[in-house]
Amino acid sequence: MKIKINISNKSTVIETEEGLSLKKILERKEPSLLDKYAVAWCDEKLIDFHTPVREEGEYFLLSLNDERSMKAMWHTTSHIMAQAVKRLYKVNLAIGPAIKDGFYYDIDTQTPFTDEDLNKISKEMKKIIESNYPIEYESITKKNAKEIFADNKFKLELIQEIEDEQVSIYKQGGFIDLCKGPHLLSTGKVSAFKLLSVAGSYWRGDEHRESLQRIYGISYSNKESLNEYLYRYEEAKKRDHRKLGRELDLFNIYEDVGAGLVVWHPKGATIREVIEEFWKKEHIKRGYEIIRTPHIAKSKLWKISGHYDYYLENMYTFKVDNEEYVLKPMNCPYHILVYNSDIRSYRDLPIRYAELGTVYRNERSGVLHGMLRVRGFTMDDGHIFCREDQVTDEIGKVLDFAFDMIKTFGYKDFEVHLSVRDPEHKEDYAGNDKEWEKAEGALIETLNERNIEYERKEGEAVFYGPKIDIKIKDALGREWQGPTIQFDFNLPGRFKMKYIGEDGNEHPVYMIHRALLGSLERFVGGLIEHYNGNFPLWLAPTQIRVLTVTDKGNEFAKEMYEKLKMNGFRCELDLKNAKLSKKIRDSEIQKIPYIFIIGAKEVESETISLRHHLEGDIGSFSIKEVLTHIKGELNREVTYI
RNA sequence: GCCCAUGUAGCUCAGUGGUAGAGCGCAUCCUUGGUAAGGAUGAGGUCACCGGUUCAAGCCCGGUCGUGGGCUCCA
Repeated sequence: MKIKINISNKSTVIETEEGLSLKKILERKEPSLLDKYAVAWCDEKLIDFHTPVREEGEYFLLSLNDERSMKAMWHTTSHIMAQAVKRLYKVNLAIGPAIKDGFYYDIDTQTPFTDEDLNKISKEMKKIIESNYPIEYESITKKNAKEIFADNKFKLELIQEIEDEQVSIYKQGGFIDLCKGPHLLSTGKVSAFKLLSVAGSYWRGDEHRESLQRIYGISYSNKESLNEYLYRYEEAKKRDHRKLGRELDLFNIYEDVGAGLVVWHPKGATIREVIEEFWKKEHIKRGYEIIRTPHIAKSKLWKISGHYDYYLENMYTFKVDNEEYVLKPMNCPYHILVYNSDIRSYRDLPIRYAELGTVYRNERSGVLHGMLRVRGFTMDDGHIFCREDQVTDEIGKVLDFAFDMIKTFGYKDFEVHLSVRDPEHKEDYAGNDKEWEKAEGALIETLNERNIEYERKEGEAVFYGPKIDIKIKDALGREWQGPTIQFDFNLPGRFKMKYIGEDGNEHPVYMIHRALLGSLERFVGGLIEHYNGNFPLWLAPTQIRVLTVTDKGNEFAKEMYEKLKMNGFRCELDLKNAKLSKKIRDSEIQKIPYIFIIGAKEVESETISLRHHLEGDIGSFSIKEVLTHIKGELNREVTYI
């Protein structure tokens, strides 16, 4: 068998027998390579130096500086941690994979781990790393594995589920774990690690099964990378929307109001107000009609829509007289009623309704999180009702709208997911083949037309129709749920929606749900973190603060403040008896975009000394110049289209 | 919902059973200063809530509510 070994983009062909590990192959060729490289990359997959090579192909050797090798680094560190835990405590190990950032291990123990335990475990891990145990791979039979792990019900369960007759184990200094790898060559390769946190978890994520203790950690091949990671971790914490929300006085959640219910303070409400205004204007431009619907409706409505049957546990219900009502968890049934309020002709379609509709859902208490996961939120909801021949065009319009919208808020990177039904279980979905094919075709066509790359997710569709989800990436590269466009083959039937065609007959209506921002709560929460509280001028709750050097500037400052207000700016006046540097600091902490500084010089020459939040002192300008400059910046933001 | 942690002044936090603390913020006064913290004085707390143990509870115990980290990234 011949394989290619690629070292820094130079490929050499090697003749070798099948089933040798890369370690053996490289040892024969050039043993020093085993010091420089840690794992290999082949066919978009990570392959460690232990696993037998059975396929011909090109193997790219990766050093530990390559990001792709981190999975092996983390997995190995997870084993080192497990070994340390086993040495220190009498516990059973469950499962310990590498994850997106680092690793964890789930451990079955009666007593939860404390910070002190983490220190002890860390010390033991250091010993294991210093001992530099070689890591060995072995492929054994399931029967054999069951004997080795006889006293560990978790591993036994995992072995039972493996389809192969052979399973792989990895060993290091007397420690054995059932594992499919990949791993580094020895424990000494891990040179910097940190155990980050302990949390509870369930065996296989199932709340009905054993409750376990999970330890999270991160590791790198050098101290600098670890410090860099920890620095980024701290930075992300600093821009947490809950922290900034308090510091900038944007919103609060009150115990007396209830968990998951956001109260918008004036500054937060201003941001929301600006977004809503922009949102409405854009919708009207694009042919939507804005409607408003009540917060509650009789159970009957939710029985027709089906929510009463499959969504009941998330709904708040209550009685008025003898009638049961529901606090609305969705807006769609109302929109359909509006559609059905008249006989619709093919000429009327498409009909597009939009609503900033506040809905309430009873989320489990443990999942609530700041503004990002709440119980009451305002959806930027919209429904499009159209004919079959309009579907492609409508999807295209929504897609363009969605991208315009999120780009306005400074999001530049996206990932697009197309969720379609599971071809094996077509019977689990509402709608017929023709509808699904038409809808999927329209989604794919519009994505292709725009050269948008997307990931196809088989079986990820909701039961009532296929959808496109746009994931947006923020300034720190974190992913957020963005716009979503979903077909619905369920509700039109339940509500007997139809239109009268050119032929005078009734025809079925295609219904599309779409949300561009998602919910205002989550969207603004995300925006706070994305901008780190440094909102662009058009969104900033306070745009300009006018402040004086001494009280000799008070009168002119008041005059300027009034002038700014008359010109529609959101501004504040600081006449406090404090030093200039102190007032500037106060304003900077509040992340206010512009500061007007007024001292004796300015009063004398009728000018403004202008300071920008992220740039510092800009210089002196006449009032007219300043207003033109700032208005220009506003206009740039709003007229992006 | 479950596991663990946690709740003290508007904010950030100290306080291991014996009279409730600091810094920031706020108010008043002094200071009139030029691009990120001038000084002094003062106000501000039912230590989340309910119950228990104790001569005595912010602290120990139980419950409730809230908050935080997690709860399939699959050997």
